[in-house]
Amino acid sequence: MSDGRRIGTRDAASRTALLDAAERLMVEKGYGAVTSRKVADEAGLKPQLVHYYFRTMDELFLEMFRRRAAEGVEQQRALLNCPQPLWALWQFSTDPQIAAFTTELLALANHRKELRAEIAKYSAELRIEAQRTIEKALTRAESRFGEIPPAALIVVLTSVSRVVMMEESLGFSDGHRETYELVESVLTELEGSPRQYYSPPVPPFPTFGGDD
Amino acid sequence: MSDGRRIGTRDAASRTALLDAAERLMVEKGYGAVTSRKVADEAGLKPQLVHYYFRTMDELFLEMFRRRAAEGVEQQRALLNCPQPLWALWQFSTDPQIAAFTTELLALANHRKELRAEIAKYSAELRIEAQRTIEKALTRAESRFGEIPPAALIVVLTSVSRVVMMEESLGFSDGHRETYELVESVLTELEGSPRQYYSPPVPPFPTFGGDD
DNA sequence: GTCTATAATCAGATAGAC
DNA sequence: GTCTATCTGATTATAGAC
Repeated sequence: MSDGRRIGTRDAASRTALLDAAERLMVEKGYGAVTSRKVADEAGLKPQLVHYYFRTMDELFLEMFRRRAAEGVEQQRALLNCPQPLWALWQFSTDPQIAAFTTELLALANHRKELRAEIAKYSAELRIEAQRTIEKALTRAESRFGEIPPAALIVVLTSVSRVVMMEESLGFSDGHRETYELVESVLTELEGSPRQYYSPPVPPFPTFGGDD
Repeated sequence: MSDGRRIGTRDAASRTALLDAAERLMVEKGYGAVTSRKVADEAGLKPQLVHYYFRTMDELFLEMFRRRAAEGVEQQRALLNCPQPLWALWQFSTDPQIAAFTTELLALANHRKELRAEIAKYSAELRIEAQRTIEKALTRAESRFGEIPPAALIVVLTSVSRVVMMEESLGFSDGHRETYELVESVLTELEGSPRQYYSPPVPPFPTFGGDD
């Protein structure tokens, strides 16, 4: 507001192209490669356009996250609305590109206050919605694990799946098979055998490796 | 070797000072802030010295990791050599600075092949040693969790503690209390109540905030 | 909405003196 | 072992023309 510079509209095609390009660079080369020049280059546009649509690079990072976060909330909501929400949660996000994107964002968040707050808000929203669903689902289940609080179950499920995913993208998988078996035996006790594969409705990075 | 440039000895005081400085920058400002000039500045030395001790910035990152990795293996070994190795493992590394350091390294590893291989090697070493210890410890235990494979137990324990730690440094702790209670009730069944606090023998980042 | 031009900094890396 | 000097190129960001 105190800055007199003009700023582009949110729905401009170039703005979207720049965000897409920034995401690709982030996943493939890391946040260090997300510079105004490289982003513009990747989008086939001039570097100055980056500063027309985003006041600073920080603003670009924030917008990049917000766009995906909004999608992520919708995806989880759709996914949890099924007969076996625990299985759905467990099978959610096994995409290595999401792992890389998340890792980069978390690293960025370590030293960017606004982004950190945004990620915290988003994580809380996901967790609370998941918890509400699982609470209802678990009251029906009776097993040796029956007394596990839904909140803890969600933390454990999402932690394990995230770390396993990260380790696999490192090329390291010791203990993963045993872990899958353990988690899946617990899920089977709580929800029965999985009756379908609960993949997310829309792949989050649909264009990667596709149209260039 | 094909490079004719001289290179400093590994035990030079300045080399250590540069690695220390690089670590501090990495934790406080992220890997993007680890540039030759900033590292030298933080160490109170001239930028050119960075290139005297490390051929490239990549080599500096690798050395930074290797130094801490060697320490980490020693620490875990000391920690596991106790009557309650599962409790020790669970209480290990709750330092937020380690979380930040690890996050940055993982992000870097996404697009640096050599570092990625090094981290994978290190993670495998930690996990295999932990597994060997836990296997012995678990044969003594009998409980409703008695049939949990040690390999899976380690993956779950370390995953949960890492993610919880990362989330807390984001300022986000939904479900953490319930998770602690769950994990600790399982550990109590397997190893009994914790009879001491198993802190690591040496704090990994001893100089931070202390001597500047 | 997109461009040219440009300011001001900062980056990694190397040669050679002391 | 540390320094000065320097090359070469990239970076964020702004002003103003079209």
